[in-house]
Amino acid sequence: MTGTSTRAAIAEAARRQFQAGGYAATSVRSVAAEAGVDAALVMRHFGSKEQLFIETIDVEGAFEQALDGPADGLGERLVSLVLDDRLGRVFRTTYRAMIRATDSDQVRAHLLEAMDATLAAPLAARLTGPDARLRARLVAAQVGGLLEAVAILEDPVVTGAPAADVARWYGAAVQALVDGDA
Amino acid sequence: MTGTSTRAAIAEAARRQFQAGGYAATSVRSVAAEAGVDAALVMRHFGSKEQLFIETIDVEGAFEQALDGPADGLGERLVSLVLDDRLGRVFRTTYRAMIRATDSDQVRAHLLEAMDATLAAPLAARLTGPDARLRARLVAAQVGGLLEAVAILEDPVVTGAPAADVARWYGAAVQALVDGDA
DNA sequence: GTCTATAAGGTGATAGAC
DNA sequence: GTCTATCACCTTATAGAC
Repeated sequence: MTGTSTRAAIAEAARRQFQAGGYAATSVRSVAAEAGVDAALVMRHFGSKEQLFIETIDVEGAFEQALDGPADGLGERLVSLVLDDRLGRVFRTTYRAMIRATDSDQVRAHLLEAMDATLAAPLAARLTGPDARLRARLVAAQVGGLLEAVAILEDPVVTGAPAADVARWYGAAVQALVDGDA
Repeated sequence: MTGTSTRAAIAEAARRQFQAGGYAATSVRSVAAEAGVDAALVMRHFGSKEQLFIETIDVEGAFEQALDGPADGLGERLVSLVLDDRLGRVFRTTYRAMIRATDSDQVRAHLLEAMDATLAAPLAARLTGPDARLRARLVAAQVGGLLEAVAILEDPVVTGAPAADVARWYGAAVQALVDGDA
């Protein structure tokens, strides 16, 4: 096994286990075992479990699809994307793993930056009216709240409701911030 | 030291440490040390660290103050309460500790029920129009998203903005779900 | 680069004596 | 109720063979 493929095998096993079981439940040993290498190699390649997590987990480009298109209906598109069985699935498990690992300041900073880069910053550039930057971050907070409800707390009222209903109600609330209604 | 006062001393030390440092960073041994007892006693009294957390941490009555009063302006009152330096402080640290500990199914269920009992259920009883129960839970999701932004991710744009601005913008978005605008 | 072996220090939890 | 001793496990890290 060459160097890069060993590193890739570790990263792949880590990504899978972090998404499936979260940060705390995933051990360096179990990642090494799945990758077919020794635990010491994981440390050698990534330095620490924390760094392995940060370099492995990512949400890049998650919202591109919803951000494309007109400002009208953007709120509903964002909500629908998050709820979509197929498109939102990896993002939901990834977000859950990251939030639960925010005990670590590095993970917290990484998640904050990821949400900014993939959602708040591109959105802020599109918003008109006062406090565009703040409003974009508050939209990100709303999206985070929805992710929390469906992926972390698994609220049965929300997950059990028709996605179209959730998209209509929550989408309208998101749209209020997009439009700048206050 | 008698039985009940020992239990109370353990609970008090646990509550303080869980709020200050979160679930993972708090050890049964450190709680026992602060309470002036042996670590085994903590297990004897509470059964597990998980159970100690659940029985110790609580958010009861956190939103009563905002839920009182007219439906008009309720969104803004909720947001202001969460952001208030004094009134929202314990709730923010408690919520943060709980969210980060939702790896545990017991903690997850406890937090879900706490948010329902203190916010979603009393709110649902007041809402008029269709999907009242769902809308109340989505309001809870929005509040959770704001808590996440200020207490977990510590978004500098949100925490650095004037509380009145955040209350106006985010409050209006919450109010959209309270009023049933869709 | 790769791997084996091992160490230090911490964790939750349990058994059993007093 | 209280405490001592102990278990099995974890992460981080290092030394050294190949």
